[in-house]
Amino acid sequence: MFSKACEYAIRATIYIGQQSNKNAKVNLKEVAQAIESPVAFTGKILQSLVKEGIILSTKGVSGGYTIDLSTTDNLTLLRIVKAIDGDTIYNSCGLGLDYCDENEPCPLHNEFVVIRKKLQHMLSETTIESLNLNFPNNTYFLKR
Amino acid sequence: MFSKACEYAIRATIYIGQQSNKNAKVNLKEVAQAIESPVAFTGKILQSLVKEGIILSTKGVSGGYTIDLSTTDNLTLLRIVKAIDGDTIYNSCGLGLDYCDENEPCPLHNEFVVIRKKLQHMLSETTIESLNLNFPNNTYFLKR
DNA sequence: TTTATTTCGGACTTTTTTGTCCGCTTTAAA
DNA sequence: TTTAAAGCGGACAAAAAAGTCCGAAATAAA
Repeated sequence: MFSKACEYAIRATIYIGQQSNKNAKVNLKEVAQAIESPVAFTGKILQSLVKEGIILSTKGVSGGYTIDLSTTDNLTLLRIVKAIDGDTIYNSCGLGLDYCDENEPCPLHNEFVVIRKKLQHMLSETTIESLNLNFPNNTYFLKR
Repeated sequence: MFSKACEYAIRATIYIGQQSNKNAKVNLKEVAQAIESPVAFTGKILQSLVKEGIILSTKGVSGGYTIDLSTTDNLTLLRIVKAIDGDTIYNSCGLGLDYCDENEPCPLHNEFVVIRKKLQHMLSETTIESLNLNFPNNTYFLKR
């Protein structure tokens, strides 16, 4: 469904969000440990997220990553997915056709529309904040 | 969503089904042309489908591929997807966790359950026959 | 001001997926 | 019975995705 990079990106952003809620800055190693991901690869992904303005970074001693809490209610999963995987998942044809719409549909076009709409809706409605509000005791897992 | 191989597999099977309905046997080149896919790669995929008993093949001059029409009402897309991609798409965690269920969920577990159930339902309800019945004039496209 | 710690950026490697090539076997038709 | 046309199977090649390495830049603390 998502690329590995995108899965890590979502999990990392949720974790950084959790920690930012506690006013804690976290560095690369901590993030990779918290979400059980390869350190260097995670570094690359966080770099992209910084460039896209999804997370904040500070270099140097006691540097690390945070999220601007004043924007977490706007920070949707869709933004993260778009930043890493682009919008092909919920936009492009499920059977791989270059052109596929109501006028020139693939055999599963209507079926896929329903499913992709659901996915896109979920991604655009779910914010980092909502995840932390709905799970105040962190009753979910970001690794294993 | 699906691998390229799986996309080709679905399109190829639908095409072979169409032709079998007209009592026509089709060879590799025709299939690849009809669904606009790389010939040799498509050959490999059709090989797998034959092994799985999803399509039939006959070797030699005027050989090619068909589908046993007496079974097309049982031939679901799920079977094709399972044969090529396995069942990770609708079974495994959307955020890539090895263990993820109601007891130890990832943050999006419930959201993903809904979507994957929809996908699985669609794949298990849609048969090759139903596609040909619902689109008697082939008002859909398998290429471009 | 130096130093240790951190992110950044680019080059590189490994693994997986996608795709090709070619000789072998099978088989219908000439 | 020969032959040409098909699928089969295994080795190989290319491209994309996943992941590593390392030196440079930044910066807080000593």
